[in-house]
Amino acid sequence: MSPAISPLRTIYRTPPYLLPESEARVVEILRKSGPYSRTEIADITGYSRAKITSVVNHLIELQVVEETGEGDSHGGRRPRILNFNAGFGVVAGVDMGATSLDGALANFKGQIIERRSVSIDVRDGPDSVLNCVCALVAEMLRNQEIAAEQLCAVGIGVPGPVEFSTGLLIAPPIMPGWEAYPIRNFIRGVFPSAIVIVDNDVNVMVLGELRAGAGIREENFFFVKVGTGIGCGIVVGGKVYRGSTGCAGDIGHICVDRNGVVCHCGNIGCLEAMAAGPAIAQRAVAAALAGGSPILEKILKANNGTLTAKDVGAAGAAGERAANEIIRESGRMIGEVLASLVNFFNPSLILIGGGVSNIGHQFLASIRRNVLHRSLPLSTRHLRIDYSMIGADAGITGAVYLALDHVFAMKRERAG
Amino acid sequence: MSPAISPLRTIYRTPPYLLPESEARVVEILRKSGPYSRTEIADITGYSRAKITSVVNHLIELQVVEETGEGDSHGGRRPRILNFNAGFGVVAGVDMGATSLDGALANFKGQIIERRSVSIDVRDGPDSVLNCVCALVAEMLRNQEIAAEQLCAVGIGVPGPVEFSTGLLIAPPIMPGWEAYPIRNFIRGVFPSAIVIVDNDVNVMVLGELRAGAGIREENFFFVKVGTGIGCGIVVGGKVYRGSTGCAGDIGHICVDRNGVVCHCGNIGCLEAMAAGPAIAQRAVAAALAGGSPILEKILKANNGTLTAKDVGAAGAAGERAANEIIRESGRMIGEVLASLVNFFNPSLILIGGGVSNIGHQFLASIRRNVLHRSLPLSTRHLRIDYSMIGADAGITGAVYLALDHVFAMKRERAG
DNA sequence: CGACTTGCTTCAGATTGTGAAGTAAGTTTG
DNA sequence: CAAACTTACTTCACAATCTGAAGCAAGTCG
Repeated sequence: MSPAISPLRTIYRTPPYLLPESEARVVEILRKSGPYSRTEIADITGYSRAKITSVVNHLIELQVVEETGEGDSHGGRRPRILNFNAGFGVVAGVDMGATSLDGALANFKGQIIERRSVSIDVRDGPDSVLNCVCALVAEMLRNQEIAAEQLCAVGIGVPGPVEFSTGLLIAPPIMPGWEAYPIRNFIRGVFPSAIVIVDNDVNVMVLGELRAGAGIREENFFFVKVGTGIGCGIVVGGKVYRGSTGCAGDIGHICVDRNGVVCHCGNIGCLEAMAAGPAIAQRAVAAALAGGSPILEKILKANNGTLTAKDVGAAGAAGERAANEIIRESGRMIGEVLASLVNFFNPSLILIGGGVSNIGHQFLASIRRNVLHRSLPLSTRHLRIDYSMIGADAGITGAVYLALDHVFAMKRERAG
Repeated sequence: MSPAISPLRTIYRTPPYLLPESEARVVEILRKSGPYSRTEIADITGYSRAKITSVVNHLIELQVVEETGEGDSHGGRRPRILNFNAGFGVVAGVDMGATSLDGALANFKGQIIERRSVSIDVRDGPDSVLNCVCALVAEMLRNQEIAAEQLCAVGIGVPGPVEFSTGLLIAPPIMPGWEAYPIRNFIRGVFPSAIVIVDNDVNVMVLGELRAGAGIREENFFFVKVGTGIGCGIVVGGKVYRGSTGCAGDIGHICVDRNGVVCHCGNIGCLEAMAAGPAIAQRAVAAALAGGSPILEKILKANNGTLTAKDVGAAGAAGERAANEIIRESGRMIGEVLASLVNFFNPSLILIGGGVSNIGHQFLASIRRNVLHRSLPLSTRHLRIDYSMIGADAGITGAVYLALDHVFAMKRERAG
């Protein structure tokens, strides 16, 4: 059953819905940090209670905001609790990997109401993959019996460098044929009522942590994704930082060993080539062939001579020393790089995520030990290093918030 | 002769002078990016021409802004050029080093009208040194025949970590006795009409470059100071970035060689211990004693067995191979660290400054070569690496702008 | 010279936001 | 338990802020 079309939708055919500054600020506050009373909003914004009353009442009229009961008294009249109207519409978030597509449908509070994954190959090119994206979203809408016109926004994280303002990929190493492909137009062709926002996958993941994970109250932190490659999403001042040409956070090609192995980028001893999934797997094969690890040797034989980082994790969990040594070694190299970045950037939090990150507790322990050992005490005194709070969901969660963040905008924003 | 007291000074006894948002924005624009006509200001701010007319006229009445002649016609009436009133008052900027104090007096456009240096020793403690600071400023005011009451603000850069909001030093390694010393109150005791802003020396230097040097049009860049230590000031989004606990940019203790020398911080192979002034000098002594460099050997004998980085620069300029090798080696290590930071941070510019930086062109060349070799092409495509534009003046220039930036503030700024 | 362009000003009135007073609904206290 | 307080919200007259339209000023262009 498709929900009734709300007043705003009848005024503006399609997002972004433009609101006056005061209303946009109230919406943002309610949207991002949960329910408040009118008085609380007045205190947060600095507006008078009178102004907030009128703003809130108008937002209620527009059905953007709802009154959901009363809170506890603090010695006087009970506050009336205001909530962002989760049912105002739906957004979709899509996390594109090299071989898979994870999608989610969420309400306007970012709560995921449906999810779905399919296998793809990005090398099939944009037409094929984007058709899958649209089919994925369409199927989720069908399952939830939501009309396509109720879809307000689609956020997409892609595994390559993105020029954020245009949503175009620039020289993506693992996505041949995607260079400057008009992803937005493609999706809008299928879902005309939705705006489309594209960003790099780690930027999307760090946004997920910023909004719904461990980064909620953090100003400056980063999210390190360890998988086939190693990338990093950065938050500065509560906002995702993309660098001057949009490729900030590419820590996978920082050199950790001048005498290391050759990386696919052409350089020698890149972190990615030394410590990511394939490197771990390769070292595990060597250890198995050398007879250092009976368990890995067994798996190796069962799998036609190949191993994965996951296998190393399993062997490590079983107590195999060689496997744990490989895990610690990977953590050591990542930790050393992160130590440098801690000295430079002085974050309050580092989150570790990605497929390889749950290879065993030795991994995080090794990262922590090396960061703390190698950074200045002043910069690590209040530094937390943890696994991603939302783990495998960071991608779709971030994509959902990426979409949500662009549904409402400020009318007549002044030039900077 | 002391200039006449302006209307604003009679309203507010002391800065910050609070202006309504519209006026504060116009002041900031005129102050930071030079003269504009009323129409240009309207275009930049997004305000209507009508509004700008009334705002500007009020600012002229307050003597904050001046009309200075007419510009060229663009096919119609000539624009009337508006300038920030440089003569509104004066500010002082002080760059505190371990052994010296550099001060400047500047008008309200940041133009330096007097400068002066004295030798000090920060280890004498805050009372002694801050007396020198006040004497320095007082003497400059006397020389220019400016009454002390005309001094609106004092900006100070200090060689230690500063909690910016309070202006207090936190665990400064080379400034014993300065921990949490109330620098602001001390200075205000002598100059009651002035506000006092304290920041870390590299933050001040990068601010100098941001406002009056190579960083004027840059959004994201950093300034690397190579001297006795190695530090780094960071600009993100056109603002100085200080990190979550205020110690961002401490790149001197990033590890460059696991088998390197022991640093005074206790770690091994810190960039500072391997590539800064003392390390260069030490390597030069070794080269001289080994007989690899006749020139250095000669200077060594003349100087009672000691050498400085400057001597190495001189020997290198004379073509001595061993000296140039030392210079290149230092540049290599700095370049490797910067390459990592480029991959992470994706800046559009890196500025190299500090006493050791003008040791010879080999130094910058070596840094450049190593950064470009070690970073991804996408992140270096638009990256410039240059010497500081304002060189030895970066400190006092930055301190002047630090002061200026706090003279005017916005009235009733809304809570974030 | 007249038509057009750019730069600035004036002013009525729309828009936005406030403070003070009042209503509503609870807790605390004598 | 009623009076006194506290917190939460609303109403409304009015203040502050900003704009659009109209017009003046002073130049260029054909």
